[in-house]
Amino acid sequence: MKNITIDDIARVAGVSKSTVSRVLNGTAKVHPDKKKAVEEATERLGFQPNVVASSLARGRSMTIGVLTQLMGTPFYDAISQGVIAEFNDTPYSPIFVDGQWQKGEEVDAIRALIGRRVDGLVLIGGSVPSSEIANLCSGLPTVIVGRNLPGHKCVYMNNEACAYEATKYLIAQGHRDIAVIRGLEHHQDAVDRFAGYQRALLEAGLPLKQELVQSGDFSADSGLEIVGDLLRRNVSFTAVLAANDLTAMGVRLALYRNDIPVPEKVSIIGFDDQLEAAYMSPPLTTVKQPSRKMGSYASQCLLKMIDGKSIDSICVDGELVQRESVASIQ
Amino acid sequence: MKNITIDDIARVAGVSKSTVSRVLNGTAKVHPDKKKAVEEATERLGFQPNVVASSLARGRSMTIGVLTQLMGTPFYDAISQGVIAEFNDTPYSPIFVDGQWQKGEEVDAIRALIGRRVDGLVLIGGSVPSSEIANLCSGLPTVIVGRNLPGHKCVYMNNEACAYEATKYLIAQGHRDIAVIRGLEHHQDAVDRFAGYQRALLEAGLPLKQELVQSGDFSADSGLEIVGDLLRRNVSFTAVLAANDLTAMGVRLALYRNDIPVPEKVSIIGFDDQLEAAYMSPPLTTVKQPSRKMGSYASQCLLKMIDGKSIDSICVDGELVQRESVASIQ
DNA sequence: TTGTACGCGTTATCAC
DNA sequence: GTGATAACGCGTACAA
Repeated sequence: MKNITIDDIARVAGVSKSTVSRVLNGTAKVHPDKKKAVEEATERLGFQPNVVASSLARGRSMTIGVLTQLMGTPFYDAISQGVIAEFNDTPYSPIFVDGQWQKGEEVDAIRALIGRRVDGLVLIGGSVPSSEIANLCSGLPTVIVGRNLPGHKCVYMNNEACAYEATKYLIAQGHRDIAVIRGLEHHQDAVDRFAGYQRALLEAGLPLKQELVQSGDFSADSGLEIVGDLLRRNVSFTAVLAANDLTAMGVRLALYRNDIPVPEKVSIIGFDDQLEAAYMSPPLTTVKQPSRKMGSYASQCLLKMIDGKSIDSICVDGELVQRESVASIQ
Repeated sequence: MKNITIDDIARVAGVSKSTVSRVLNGTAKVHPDKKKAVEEATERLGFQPNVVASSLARGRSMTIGVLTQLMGTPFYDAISQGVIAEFNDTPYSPIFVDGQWQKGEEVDAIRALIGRRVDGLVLIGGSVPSSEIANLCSGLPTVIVGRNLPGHKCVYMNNEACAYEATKYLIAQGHRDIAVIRGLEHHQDAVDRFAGYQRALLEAGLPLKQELVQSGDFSADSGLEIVGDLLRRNVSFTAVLAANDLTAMGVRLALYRNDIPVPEKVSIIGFDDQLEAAYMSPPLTTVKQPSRKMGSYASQCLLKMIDGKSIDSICVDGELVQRESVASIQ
């Protein structure tokens, strides 16, 4: 049960391999009769062109390498979904490797991708320094999503501005003691968001109270723990700006456990607007990150780069989605 | 800036390509000196073997085709994550295409994968009939996840039994009017779960009330709509068995909107145990589907099949995770 | 328009 | 142990 090849088609159709190749790829005009003969043979024998051989011959693998971070947060997962969806009706197929958010793993993963001669690279998050990426991927069309690295093509969100807006909104509602739960220590998104929080406070002439800034890790558990702890220590606050929706859910649960009504006593704002946010009780006010769309954008950019077009980095705007987890106080 | 090849290494190391290939793959004994020379040259020139060429020569692409269903439910996404993770430290890389849960798309996607000469196939969910899969994938190691198709190697959950247990549990808590929100009409999981629900009712001598069986689509919105509607029509029920966690969230929100306390007045049970379930208010009692693990299992099975070992289908057990969304009544 | 012949980078089969 | 050399299946100058 040998795999049938272009030669078989050629023989059956009574033409040369070149001609078969031509009708298959539409690379040149061929006589209608021969074209038809080839198509019939292709159909009849159920011929599937060998992409591997084609890749080798053309020097293009029609494959896109995607570096993911399986850290279990919906944000990165959604980006991956966007990437898959976007390549679905192109001749390219994405191939996935996981960097586990660890520099060493990431570098190995990228190397493996390059070994597979991918035609482009989508780097989702990650912690490889800019210079190393430049080094590793030189000459290879590369787009980075969820991270803004000057000198590279990136699709990222304006985290600082979003956190600023969110905090400002809370302040406008009369909140003065706004707890903030930061994400992972060196995660750039976390750093940027905290900066936005600070800026809003500063602008409003509010003091930055150290007991209100807590560091988490983007998990629901961190929200649960931290707020539980704050409550136990009787730290007073009327609102919390969570690292992301997951953390916000943890926060909400901690409040539920302590019979503190949301938003009457404490308001919550999350980050992401993942699917579940709109269905929390109460529905969560959050900063929407168009994560899936970011994956699509990145893929589109990459396709353009591969086509030789020049593109710019894209900064997508987050958007404060006002639902019901924030109340105004006096 | 030509790509360097095995020939370059051979030249630099002063040996033949064959020898280079041998040390690279460890296919045969090579004199230590030459071996070292090759390794040094490889290192110095930063040589990355061309996997495409290797694939063509060996007839094995070291690539696994994965058919996904981007329907936006966490269950399928989690399976994908499991697959990616599992292949991460194998020489294989998964390549993804989306079937969009539509027969035509799925068939095309599988064809594309075969064209890429994948060494194996992981089919996540999907709606292609069994016979067609057999036809399409004959001779190609294939594992199906999230669906039980007799005659194929599958990794699936015992949905009927789980729904039965969940319903039985509700009945044991004194519930008599248990609303059920089914998933998509022809979705096998939905069908099986409903069967389990029916069996439990039957066994307890409870009548199947038509106004309590509703069909949804696995979305949160369907839960919201349906329960809202039930309430409006004054249908009485004390518990609802939701199609999945997402639907359960919608249910919970509908109840929240109508000031009906959970679980005091109405109990809820979901399906999946996705990340967010444990952080709902109250934490959701649900049937845990080890989705990510299912992705891992499927990948492991596939690897074994590729190695020529024979394997059996795996039926993983769901598990009722009792949290706080169910109360007993009298 | 069509066919011939060679190249793509490796692996595998031989002899040596 | 080692090195030529022929596959692997397809694209593509080049010539016809």
